[in-house]
Amino acid sequence: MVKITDVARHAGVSPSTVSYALSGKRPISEETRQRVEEAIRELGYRPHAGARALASSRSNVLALVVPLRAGIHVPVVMQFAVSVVTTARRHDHDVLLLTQEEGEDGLRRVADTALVDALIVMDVQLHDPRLDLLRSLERPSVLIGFPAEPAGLTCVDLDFKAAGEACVEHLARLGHRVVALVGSPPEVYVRGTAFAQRVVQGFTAAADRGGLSSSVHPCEATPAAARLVAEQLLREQPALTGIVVHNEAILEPLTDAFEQLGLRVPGDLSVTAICPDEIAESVRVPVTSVALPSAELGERAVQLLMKKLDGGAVPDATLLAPRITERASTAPRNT
Amino acid sequence: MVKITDVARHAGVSPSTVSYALSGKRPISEETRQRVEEAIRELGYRPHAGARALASSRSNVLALVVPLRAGIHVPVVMQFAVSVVTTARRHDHDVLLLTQEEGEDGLRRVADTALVDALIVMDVQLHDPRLDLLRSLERPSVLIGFPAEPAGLTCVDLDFKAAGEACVEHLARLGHRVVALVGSPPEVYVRGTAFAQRVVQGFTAAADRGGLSSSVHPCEATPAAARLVAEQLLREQPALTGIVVHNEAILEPLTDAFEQLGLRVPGDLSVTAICPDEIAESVRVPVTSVALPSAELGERAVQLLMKKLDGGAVPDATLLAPRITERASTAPRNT
DNA sequence: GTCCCCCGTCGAAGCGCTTCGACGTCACGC
DNA sequence: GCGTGACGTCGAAGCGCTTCGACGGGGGAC
Repeated sequence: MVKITDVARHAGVSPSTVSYALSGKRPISEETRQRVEEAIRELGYRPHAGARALASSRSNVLALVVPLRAGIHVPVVMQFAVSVVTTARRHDHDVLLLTQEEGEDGLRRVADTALVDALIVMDVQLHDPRLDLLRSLERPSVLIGFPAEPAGLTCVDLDFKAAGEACVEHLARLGHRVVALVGSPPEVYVRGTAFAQRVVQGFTAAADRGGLSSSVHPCEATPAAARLVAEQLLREQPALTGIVVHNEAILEPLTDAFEQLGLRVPGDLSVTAICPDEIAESVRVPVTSVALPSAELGERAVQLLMKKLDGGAVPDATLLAPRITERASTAPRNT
Repeated sequence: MVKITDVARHAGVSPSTVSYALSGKRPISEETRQRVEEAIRELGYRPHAGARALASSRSNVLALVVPLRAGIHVPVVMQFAVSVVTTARRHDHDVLLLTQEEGEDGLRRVADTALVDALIVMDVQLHDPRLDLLRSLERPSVLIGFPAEPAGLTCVDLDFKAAGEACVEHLARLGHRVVALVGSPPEVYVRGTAFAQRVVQGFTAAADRGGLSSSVHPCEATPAAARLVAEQLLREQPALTGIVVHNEAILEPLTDAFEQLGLRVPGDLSVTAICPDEIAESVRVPVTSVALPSAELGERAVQLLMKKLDGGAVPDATLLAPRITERASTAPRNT
């Protein structure tokens, strides 16, 4: 193995000079730097990661904790992970993969052994048992999602309120005046899952602002429940022409139900959704949707972490602007 | 930070004794071990990963290179990755995530800097540019998939020949006598992609062995092509009652085509496939299939790597036995 | 001309751990 | 009763890198 002393000898300088030439932490003359770089190239030198970590107390590795729960949309996770790795590499860092399964012990382990410099935790729950640990850890972390009590933590997520607004505004722009939100199962709202409620807030606010008539309908994640909601909507709001779905599982069943009830999508009814693109694209009538911007999320998470590692201050909350993708399920109102 | 000397002092022994108590590389009296363990617990000691890596030239980290190519089925990759992480943890190792994108430089980097002890490379191509590099690296590696020239490498994959056989045998057991294989696009066979050809071998061998009449039909990954193949099959082999599909993209279109041509699945025609479970389950008529056993693949890959790291000898090729899952698409022959 | 300071470089001291050789002790064999 | 291991422990020497303090030399300020 070729080490820094070899490079130093070959370049006719001291090891510390090689180190400084590499890190740029002290001024090195242009000429010396050249010689060092050439020596490095000729010898094929690669600094030993462990030695570096030991001496500098920086491993240049980030931990990424991915969820395993059922119901998590795998492509979204993967996209996020790839984005994290790619962005981390641009900042000269690597990524250690941890599973949710490892839990708090896993976080503590990689943090305390100095295996990683910082952590990214996906799929944060409202009352996540890991929150206290993350707060107490001496290493910076970024959470994807918002817990109930985010104080002292750095969180990143889609701006679900704006997402709700974006869907309504899209429908309003197409001339729709009566809209409904078909949401997540009731227990999700009862649990107080922040993001579901924020969609409702955005939906309602935008409808009010635009003078639309609106209503909100939680819905179980079953085709039967979707059918019931569809029937109820037609009965109670015959003038309904636009809906927002925030419940991936019933996207297709709900559309089917409406069509069976005689409404064509998008002829009679325009449908928008908040769901992963894969789902929006794979249903029978591809649906205009706001997706979780996983790639951007990953990038931002890493950027925030880098700033924290540099000792910089970062906002506690980062909300990403929704981006709506128009597909076949929305059309101007049929006048 | 609490270090090994703190533990040593607290336990009234020397640092080396603590180290040996931890690693078990030298005999330590039961009593001393107890004292050391207690000291560790009381002080909350965690060995510094970098220091350990430097002193022992073992980082206890594995690199996992995941593919990004389009056409790769994401859930399979994710399942594999999770399995690798889980298994690695059981062997006291962590996993560093690399993307295909990093290419050869990435492999060289993590290997040469001693960031990782060994590598797992997914989605190996027939003439993968990384092969020579992996062969020349001083660190062990395991490939998922088989390249054209696997000499000097350790490869793991599904036994595709046995998978082809399993499908035929399943159909034979149900009484089917005339079967067809609808395979991958022609260019896949021309390119000599080993696994596609091995499916054909297994399919043909099992059919011959069982006295079935059989035929093989490459097929483009488009609904139109599927339709053509279906028509051709019906025309040329009216007695056909069983098919094996090795082409994820046309699973649904092909079934649709047959039904439109008047054949019911599984009433008139039994369908088996070699494809990820997610796909087999998500088509209209869930299809009896052999899946890529990603979890098992990940586990085996790690086990092989561990053996190599211990200096053990491992087989060049490891083929995993196929497991067929019966679903709604197969039934006894309609006599 | 002198003083000061900055630039560029060096030497040495660790970073926290593993591992090698050494050493004392004890039990056993002959 | 003494040699011979095996056992259990210790001390010290690194592993390869970063970083701190120091130092010589040159340029600017006065």
